[in-house]
Amino acid sequence: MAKAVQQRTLKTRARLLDVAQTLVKQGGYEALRVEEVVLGAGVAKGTFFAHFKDKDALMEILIGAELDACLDQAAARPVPESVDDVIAALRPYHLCMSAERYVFDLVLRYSGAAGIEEIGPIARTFERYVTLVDTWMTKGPYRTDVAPALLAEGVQAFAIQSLSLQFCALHSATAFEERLRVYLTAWLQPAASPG
Amino acid sequence: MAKAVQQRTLKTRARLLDVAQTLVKQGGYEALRVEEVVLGAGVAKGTFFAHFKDKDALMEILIGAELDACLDQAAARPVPESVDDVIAALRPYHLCMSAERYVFDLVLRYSGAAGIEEIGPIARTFERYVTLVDTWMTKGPYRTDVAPALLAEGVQAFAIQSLSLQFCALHSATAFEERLRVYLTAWLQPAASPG
DNA sequence: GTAGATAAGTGACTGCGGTCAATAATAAAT
DNA sequence: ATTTATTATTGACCGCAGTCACTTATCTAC
Repeated sequence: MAKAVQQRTLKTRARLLDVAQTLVKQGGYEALRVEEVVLGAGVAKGTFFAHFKDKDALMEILIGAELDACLDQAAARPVPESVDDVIAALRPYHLCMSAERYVFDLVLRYSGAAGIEEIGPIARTFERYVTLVDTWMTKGPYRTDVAPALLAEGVQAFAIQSLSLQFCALHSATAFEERLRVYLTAWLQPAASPG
Repeated sequence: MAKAVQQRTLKTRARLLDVAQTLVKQGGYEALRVEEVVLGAGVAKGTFFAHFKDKDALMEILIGAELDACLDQAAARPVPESVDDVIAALRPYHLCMSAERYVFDLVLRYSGAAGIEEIGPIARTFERYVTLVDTWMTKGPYRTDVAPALLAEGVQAFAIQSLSLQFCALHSATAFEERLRVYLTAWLQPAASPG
């Protein structure tokens, strides 16, 4: 049978990704047009969709890579030992995620996998986020009555909640972190007064 | 000066909403086309956009009304006295919100207000959700070390997290509620073991 | 080399949301 | 009733994502 994937394919795909990345750097994600990408890469429109299922698939790859780099940063730091440290370690990730309204919406849409077979780049970073926070949870002044993995999922849930509310009214980034701090303190360090 | 709003306007708007609702009942939200709505209402396409900022604005109204009805149901019940009761009371709301993938994404996108001036119908139901749960939090076997309003916001955050994960793999609705139960038990009834 | 098979690329076309300058309907003023 | 100002409606048009029947390049077999 014929060779499954040709050299040409990889070149074209790389060129498309490269052009897209450049355009995003210039004008942001929201302003990206498929037409501009194929123009810059010197291919026809149909070629784009032979390489990526749709525009969102390309976005997922670009944004997923950025988010992954943020997790690399977070993982490179010493294990955070307080709620504030956790927030600080995750700051790049949260900033990246909410840099553009368009990006935030897209990330949320793809944070759960699109399908069963297809777990995309963004969903993968979400998993990695939880895994990373999970490892932190065993080594800090946090509650021990529930599994660290559960705590980690809660951290993610509260981060999203805080970011959503940030977009609501005219709240600044500091408002986001202050809100998250309140949530995480209550979640990770309950003061032990059952009703 | 001329009368601000004409009779005609109300009629047209009502007709548009009516047709849209009927079409949604038939084919769901995702399949709704503006062109079909205006055809059914007997107006031109431009008229639609004179009445609604964009297609999403109409969706917000329709979905917001549905969600509001669910909160009416929840509010009509006796105050839930356990985590399971809370989940049961909120079941219609959560079901409605996740009935269609398209709806879930749209609800998330508009759950925080779109702008400062414009707090839409969906964002309003989110506020009402928190307010309602807030009132429940003071009358149950829940932790008292943090404000009930904060607990309520957490309930919402965990509900969204659970729903997001539900869409991920092939998880059923019962999986969603089981997951939410674990979250809420940990959130509302911490077993008091600080690290 | 040549023929046949498969993979890669093409670009005119479609679907659909959204726009806008022009037109019609309505209400208020005379 | 006629003019005038304002509001409502129109539909041709645009932007842009995504499609598909067709062409072109690349590989394998002989």
